[in-house]
Amino acid sequence: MATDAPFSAPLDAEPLTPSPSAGWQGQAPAFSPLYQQIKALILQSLQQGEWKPGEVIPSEFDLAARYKVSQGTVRKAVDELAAENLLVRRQGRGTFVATHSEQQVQYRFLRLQPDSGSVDSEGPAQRDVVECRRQRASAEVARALDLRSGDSVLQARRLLRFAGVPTILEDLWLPGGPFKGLTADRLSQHHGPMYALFEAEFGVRMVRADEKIRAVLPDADQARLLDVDTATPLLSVERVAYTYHDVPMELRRGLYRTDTHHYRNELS
Amino acid sequence: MATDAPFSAPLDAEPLTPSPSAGWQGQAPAFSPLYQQIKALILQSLQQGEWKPGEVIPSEFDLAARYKVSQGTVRKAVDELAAENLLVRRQGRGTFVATHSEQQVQYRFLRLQPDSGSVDSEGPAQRDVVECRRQRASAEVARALDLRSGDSVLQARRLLRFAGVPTILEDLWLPGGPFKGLTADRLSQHHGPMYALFEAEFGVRMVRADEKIRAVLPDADQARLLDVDTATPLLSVERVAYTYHDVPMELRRGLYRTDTHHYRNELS
DNA sequence: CAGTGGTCTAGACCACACT
DNA sequence: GTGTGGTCTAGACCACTGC
Repeated sequence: MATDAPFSAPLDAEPLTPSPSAGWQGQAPAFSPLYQQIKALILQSLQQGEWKPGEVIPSEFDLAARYKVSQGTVRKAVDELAAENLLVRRQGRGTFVATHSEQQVQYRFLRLQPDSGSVDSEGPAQRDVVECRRQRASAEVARALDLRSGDSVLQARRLLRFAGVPTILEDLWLPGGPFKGLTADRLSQHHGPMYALFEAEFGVRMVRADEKIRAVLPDADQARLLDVDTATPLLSVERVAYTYHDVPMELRRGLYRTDTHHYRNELS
Repeated sequence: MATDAPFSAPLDAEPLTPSPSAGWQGQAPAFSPLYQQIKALILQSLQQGEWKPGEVIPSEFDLAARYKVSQGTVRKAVDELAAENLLVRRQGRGTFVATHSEQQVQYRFLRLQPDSGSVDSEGPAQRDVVECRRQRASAEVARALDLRSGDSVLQARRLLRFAGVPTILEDLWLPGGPFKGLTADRLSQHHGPMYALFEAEFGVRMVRADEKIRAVLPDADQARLLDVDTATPLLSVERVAYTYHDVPMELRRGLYRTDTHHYRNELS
């Protein structure tokens, strides 16, 4: 029998288009395999907060029943979401919504490493918020965050020290709407990754990011904060971080000292 | 019946350890799922050159027969190898051994992009080999390439120009053994990616690479070649490239100008 | 048309974690 | 033990490619 018109779903799921077996008349109206449709539905539930970061999602068996497909099809959808780091599978326990608040994969997006020793060996970073205020989006910020020039954005600057040595200076911009209520105090008092705070307090989960890296010289302010002179070359890392569905939610410009650390990248 | 002792194979394949169903006595002597073993066997065939870059490998059906497993198990093994960019699947045609010699994915490991416009818009790079000679491995080079200090290595330096502007200066070291016979002329005369030449002429296929990135200032020589002054910050990209089984086969130190280009990285 | 990879199903059994 | 994800199989049908 296989796929015979999976109409009418129990809780959600509009009629899914099965892999063209029965129907499939007309042109090609954006056909996609069943598991891709399941993937989209799971993604939607994630975005709408039906399952929150750190929580378990229903078992493959339950999801299969809910979407009226076989367990194998759900499996393939979940596999892809796990490969994209949106879900985490744990044998014997279940499948969980990924989170930035875990001891394990803290600083998932930070690629700077000490030249010798592991990331953990230097202990947690010391974080100091230098400034934090609301302002109007410049044209450049607006473009990166998909806003209009002049829209309210929250701008912050912070300094990270490793073993007491100032190493990273970051400027960041957040859209005012989703982050209403975020203050310097809130940022300062929070322990753990900033993206964990965004998750917990504002329901904004960063899913992926793009970085553009350049070598630059600091201005006087930047040099002072990083405790280097203005002739010291630094890594400029411009990051745009995205939530679900590729919506940009953060622009971040980092200046990294690379005298004792390096940016690590794996190519394949 | 499922997995009942798949003993005796036709062409290769020592007795595979099935997912523990029947046997599985004794301790846990490094058990691994069947598809992982199949993956290892395919990898071995790739390494030994049974199928060469650009060629088709046998169909999933044939491989399943050869290894005496189901098609689905072969599929999972091939899926992983395709995800690692070792194989390329093409619907309706077959599965091919990945190669660096394709118009499509040229410069697969080069992350430098023009600030505006696509990678292709600036046309092919102009490549000039500045020098190329044999020398003894320094301690540092030996460590990176898994050689002994003093072993013969081939060192080369080349300059890449985009639209006439010198943008990348690269020094690279190759183990003397595998690259016996490589000369400056051979390097200069070759068109297309260097890794394509390595594949075609020396049977060395680069599979993955690690990069360490820093911001540095050039010395006088480097500045002259890149047509910048010695106060211009540059990106230092130190790459170790690996063949099959994580054997290091190249150490490369690149200096990138980032006034019109940037290093792009996608995080997830 | 035949052959390839791609999707989907159904069912069995295993490894692991919690209770 | 019960329930979870992980592996493996067997077979069906679809989509794409090239003869």
